[in-house]
Amino acid sequence: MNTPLSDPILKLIHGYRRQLQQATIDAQLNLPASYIRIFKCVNGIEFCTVQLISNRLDRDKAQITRVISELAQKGLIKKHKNPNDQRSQILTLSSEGKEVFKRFRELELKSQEKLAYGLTPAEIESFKNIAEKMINNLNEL
Amino acid sequence: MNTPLSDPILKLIHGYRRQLQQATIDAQLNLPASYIRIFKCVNGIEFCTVQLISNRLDRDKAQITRVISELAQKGLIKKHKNPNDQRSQILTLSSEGKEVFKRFRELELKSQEKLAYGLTPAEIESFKNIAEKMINNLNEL
DNA sequence: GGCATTTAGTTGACAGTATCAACAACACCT
DNA sequence: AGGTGTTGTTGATACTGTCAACTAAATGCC
Repeated sequence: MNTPLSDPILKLIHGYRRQLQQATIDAQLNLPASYIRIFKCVNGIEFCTVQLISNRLDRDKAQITRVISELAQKGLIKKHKNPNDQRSQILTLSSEGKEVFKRFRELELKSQEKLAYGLTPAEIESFKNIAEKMINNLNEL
Repeated sequence: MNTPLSDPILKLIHGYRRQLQQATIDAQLNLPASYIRIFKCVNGIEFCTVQLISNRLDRDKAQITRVISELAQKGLIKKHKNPNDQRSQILTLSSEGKEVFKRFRELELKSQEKLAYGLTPAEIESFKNIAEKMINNLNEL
């Protein structure tokens, strides 16, 4: 209670980002490590749109648009017309995009293994639960 | 184990940063929220230098230099000659700097209270311990 | 149908953060 | 004295986060 909570959190994210970033560099995956969350959304959300990603990740849609455009330009993501709404576009991974995503996920898994080394499944579960509670606190209060 | 660990961590940091950022804006403390860690170092490290902060926070010394210069220019930090080494400078908080740091810390505490709302001390302790282990994993492996 | 309001996506601008390379001044060691 | 390493600094560049303004289309109301 008296020792700060923020320092470990900040250190953790800082270290984790660097770890994943380094892994993508080592793997010559020429993309920022953060893009994996975008891939996850496009892969996992049915009839995915920029807006849905923005909601899911709680990030500015302007930024999402730029990332999506870049990935579309690289041929990793395809934009499809949405028959129900001429404004929006349905996003999907191209076959190449799926391939990249697969490699991305392997790097992420490796990073997580490193992160969780020596921890029991119960500890990991507990950590995730507490983190979720904290996230909810931030969103709700 | 099968569910990802990275998402809660990324969400958590994202939310926490925003929370602290918003608090500093509300308090009209015209500084980026991240600067509090710099203040902590200058306040807490005896005979503090740019290099020591860089080591402590594991951040690029170029960036630290820029932040310190900005804070010195605002009169919050003072640079003193180091009699033992003409290259380096001993950093201290000015009285105004101490005042700002005090306000900063209050904002941080409030943010942490919000974060930890509804969690038991044991949970918080456990969370910190696990986070520390993860940080060590990243640094050592 | 016509019109105000919302919404989806885009673009521009700008602050903040991270990283790397190069450099001058100084310290250290032999 | 001279080679080597260190401290702080600057420049360059990429990534991240946020806000404002704008378009085109959808929606709701009259």
